[in-house]
Amino acid sequence: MDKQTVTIYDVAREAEVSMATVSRVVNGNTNVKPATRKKVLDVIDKLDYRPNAVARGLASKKTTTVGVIVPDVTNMYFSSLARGIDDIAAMYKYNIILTNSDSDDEKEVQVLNTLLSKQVDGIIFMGNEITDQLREEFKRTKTPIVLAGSVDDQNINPSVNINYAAAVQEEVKNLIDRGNKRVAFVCGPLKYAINGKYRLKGYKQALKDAGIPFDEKLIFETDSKYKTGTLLQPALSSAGATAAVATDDELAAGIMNGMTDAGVLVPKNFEVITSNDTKLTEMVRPKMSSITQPLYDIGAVAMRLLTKLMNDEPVNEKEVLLPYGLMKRESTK
Amino acid sequence: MDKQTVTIYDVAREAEVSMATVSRVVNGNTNVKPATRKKVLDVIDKLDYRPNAVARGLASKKTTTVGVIVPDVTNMYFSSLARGIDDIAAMYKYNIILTNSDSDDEKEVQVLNTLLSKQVDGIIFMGNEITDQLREEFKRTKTPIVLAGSVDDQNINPSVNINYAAAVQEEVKNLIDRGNKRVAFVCGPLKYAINGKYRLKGYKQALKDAGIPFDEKLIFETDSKYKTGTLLQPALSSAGATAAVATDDELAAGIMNGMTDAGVLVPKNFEVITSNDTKLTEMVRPKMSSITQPLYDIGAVAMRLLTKLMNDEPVNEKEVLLPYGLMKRESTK
DNA sequence: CTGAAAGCGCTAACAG
DNA sequence: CTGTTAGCGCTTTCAG
Repeated sequence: MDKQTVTIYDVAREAEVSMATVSRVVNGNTNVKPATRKKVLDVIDKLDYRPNAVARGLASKKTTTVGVIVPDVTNMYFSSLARGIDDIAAMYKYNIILTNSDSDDEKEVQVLNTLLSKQVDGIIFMGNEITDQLREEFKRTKTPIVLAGSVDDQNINPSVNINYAAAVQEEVKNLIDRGNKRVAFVCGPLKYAINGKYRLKGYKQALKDAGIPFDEKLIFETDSKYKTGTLLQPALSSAGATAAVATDDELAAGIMNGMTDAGVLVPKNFEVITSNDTKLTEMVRPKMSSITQPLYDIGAVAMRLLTKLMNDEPVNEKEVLLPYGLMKRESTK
Repeated sequence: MDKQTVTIYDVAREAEVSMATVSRVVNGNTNVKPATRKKVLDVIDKLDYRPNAVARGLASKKTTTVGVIVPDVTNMYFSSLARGIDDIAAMYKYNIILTNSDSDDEKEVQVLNTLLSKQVDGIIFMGNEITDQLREEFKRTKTPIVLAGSVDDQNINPSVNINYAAAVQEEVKNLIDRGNKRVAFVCGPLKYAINGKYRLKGYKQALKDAGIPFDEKLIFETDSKYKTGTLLQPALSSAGATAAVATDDELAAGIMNGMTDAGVLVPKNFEVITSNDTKLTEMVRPKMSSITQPLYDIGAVAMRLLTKLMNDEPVNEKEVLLPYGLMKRESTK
């Protein structure tokens, strides 16, 4: 299967120079006389020569491709991050190998290893949980790995996130300030640090600050799916909740629709606020109030950080926290 | 930057065999005595040897990675396809290099070339339009390329789609049968064959079958964006449309919300039906009726087709049309 | 069933 | 400014 027949050797011969010279002009090395450069360029054009990146990768030990591990591209939160990553990657002439892990621990380590075997220059990991095994794998390799929109409670790898705890704390505080005594916390699996450790912490802190006792019954641990949200109304109502903060937009949309369908008016009788500010927040009715996260930027900054790491450039911040905000729309009073 | 230090040579020496033998066990070649196989495997495990896929790619001329070109992963239509592609790719041990083209002609050919230079074994292209230049590039390479959810009116490359014309025709017919005399066709750019050629054809045919004259004023050419949809109500209303078929779910959601916000009841006073059946259709209110497309499957089938092409296996169908359906939800009567 | 040897196409010293 | 020469790590005949 001769995908490509013309090699650097062909153009060298045709241009009557050495392959080293061809290599130099291809790589933009300045130490080439303009005349020979032109000659080589002409031959390259004439022969339609296209450098073989695989050979180049083998010789130079750089592939200009980075691996991206993501739970599911189909989820707008992650696809937004992925878009930011790819754009910056393209800007720096990298390509992305994108793999879906379904947050499956085994798949994650397996995929990490195939990425490593493909000699990617770096990896961006998005995932809900860094298991011990995964953390070990991370440590074993010298290939730089940065986490995007994903927290590791042991903070070993560089990462870019927002301050989830503070964001949740702030939104819960607002809810309480508006008179909600019973605010539900509807989240994804609590075993994920981002939920169980950070967001929940913010939730509890807000309660504490307001002198409201924590009530286990108001914590709803889910799978973050839209469908699940739609089914929550009975439980939420019987728990006496008058508001909910959800950790995922689809989940929040489900909650809201479930409420509305059951005749509970949002936000009049039940307020809901979500966490990711994907474009879904604008499409549902009422529009959802949300913590705003610079999703695209989280990906972009993570990729930018990775480029520095890959070039052994100094980085001043290994744990960057991007600013978040609170966007009031129609699902809160 | 020694990403990896242990090579096939190391394990060969340590296991006291030749590197050819190591290569054989790594590649599952059966011509190896069980005893030596075990010995080699043990050493591999002990040394934590991981084959270098780049070297392997150079030697074997196969990279087990395929390129995927997509307008924007952030769009649920495409991310759904991408997910199908990646799943099947993983099943066949391929990885995906994912690139966003923004439907930019130049970017598309440029990205195609970098993919080719990276020696991908195959490419899946998703895009709204195959320009002449792109078509030329497609022809020039021996690397198999299949189109997923994308039509080329010259049908040169293998592709997997649904019958867009028939689907639109059917949904417009239904709308007409329910008494709508003036059905708007709200689409993305008409220069894209999928819109201007296929879907519009179906629209016109339905009109013709019903003896309704075609009216230019009912064609709304847009950029397929949600926002654009929200702004369409005045134009739609003044054109006397009582229903609309939209070629994109986000666009349709925009139209619907725009109508609702203007006090036009959907579906009572205005019916809308969309085309992609992404999960968004279930999240908005009223839920959107839609042509159903097996999005995931389109990607999956395209990838499966590509695997056959990459292995020079015979394929009986180069242009596969997957079944579509019509899902009645709440935005139509 | 196993080994020797010749590349795959390119980069990177090292000379000159 | 340019050429020579080793490899990069692995697959793949070809022998035996």
